[in-house]
Amino acid sequence: MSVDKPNILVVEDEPSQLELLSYNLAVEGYEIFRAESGEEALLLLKEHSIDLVILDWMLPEISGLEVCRQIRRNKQTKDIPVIMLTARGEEDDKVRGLDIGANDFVVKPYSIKELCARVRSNLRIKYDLNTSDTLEFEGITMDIKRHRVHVNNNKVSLGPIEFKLLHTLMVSPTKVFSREELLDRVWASNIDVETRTVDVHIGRLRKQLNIVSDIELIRTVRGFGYSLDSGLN
Amino acid sequence: MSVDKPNILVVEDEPSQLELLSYNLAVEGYEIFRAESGEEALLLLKEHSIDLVILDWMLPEISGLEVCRQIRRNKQTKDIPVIMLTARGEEDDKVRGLDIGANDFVVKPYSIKELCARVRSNLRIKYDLNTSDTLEFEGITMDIKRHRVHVNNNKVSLGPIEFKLLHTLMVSPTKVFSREELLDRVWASNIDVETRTVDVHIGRLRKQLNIVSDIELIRTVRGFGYSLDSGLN
DNA sequence: ATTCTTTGTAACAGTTCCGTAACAGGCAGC
DNA sequence: GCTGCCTGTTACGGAACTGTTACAAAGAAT
Repeated sequence: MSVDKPNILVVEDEPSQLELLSYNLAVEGYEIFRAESGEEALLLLKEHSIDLVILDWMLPEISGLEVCRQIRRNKQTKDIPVIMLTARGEEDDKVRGLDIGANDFVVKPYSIKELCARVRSNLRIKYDLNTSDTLEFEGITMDIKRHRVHVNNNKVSLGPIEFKLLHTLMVSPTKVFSREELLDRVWASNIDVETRTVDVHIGRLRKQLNIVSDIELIRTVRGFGYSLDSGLN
Repeated sequence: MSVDKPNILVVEDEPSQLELLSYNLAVEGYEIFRAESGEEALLLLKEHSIDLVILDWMLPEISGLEVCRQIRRNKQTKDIPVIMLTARGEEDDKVRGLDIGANDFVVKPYSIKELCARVRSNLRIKYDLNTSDTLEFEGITMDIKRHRVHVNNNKVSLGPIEFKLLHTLMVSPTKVFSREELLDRVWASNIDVETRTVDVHIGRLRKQLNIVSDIELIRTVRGFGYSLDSGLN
């Protein structure tokens, strides 16, 4: 699986269309593979790890429908999202397509914007399911997707900044962060904030954590900054 | 649960008949709703998602014929199969009934066996298409193909956007969706929509859900977005 | 102990964010 | 036409959050 740049296979027999699509998707930051026929598509699917397929309904020789069916039949490729492009929005086609296992439909003529939105959302569904991000440290559990924090199994409710702050600390627990560093990471764009503000937020975060834990979980390193560290080691 | 079990509404003013029918159909594995008058029937049709109606021809005040006409007139109920019960097999009645849109006729006195067969065949027409995809979470049941949502077995009626919105949330329950993400997934084609519009639709969805549930099912994560989450875990 | 520096925190004044009512346009059905 | 339903936008009030400050408390250095 490609981690940073998703690989998209575009299957379209009309060269100008293929070019247009490829270009626009490449701009969005995807790695594009092109195929002008069903055979070519199936070959590329075998040789590369494709994350998503955009498939024209009308293709010479092997139809888009058939390509989709083959993708679904193969164990290696059966979970790849397929977006089909159809010339007209014939309900009949749509039903057949969805039966075969196409994930989504885009009717020509379509806007690039729309197609990109579909691509994004279909990619995300896959990534979401596989990514169950949780961070843990000394009794603190942070579930990023669900945006929840527990300490010793007690729920802690944090405001946006507190959440980001704790997240930053938890990514490198035991590391000592200077106030400047925390400003960079948590506040990012807004650099016009006093360094003392960090102290205040650390205080607020501590207060929330202390409601459910009597151990001091955030350590002050005088003259340097803060770190997530109960001081047990 | 009344989602996989087809819901049948029996309309019959004679209590003993009503009881007999209800009992025999319940034995066959249907969920039965009873009405002794036309008004009652129409009310139940609004409040529950009925899959089939058994309708006595002779009813006080509103006749069976009229009830049938009303069912056909309403967009929400127009595809529900209606089986009419008539006292004598008067050709005239039958013709009028079929004109109005009754799907089938059973002449009194009838055998339970015969009626059950008719019920089965009339249900099959609709049901065969539906190998019912359903999503569930914390009392919410969503039947995707039939476009139905129940909360604690109470029907909830949602507009198209509300439905998609809830669907999106239910695919990854407890996950926090940003407004942009929801726009991508729910609106897809129409990206030029204000992010605040999401809030309004979340509000509308909440209102519908709250009619039948006093628990807040959609959580607001300030500064981030929304998630399906009753907050019970 | 005294002084100076650094940190904790309460309090206040914005500011931002969210829920919702109200309104207007679109569209389907009658 | 009218009517009713659905949708997108806006505006406003209230709630939650944030940044700053001032002062108290704690450590270091002398």
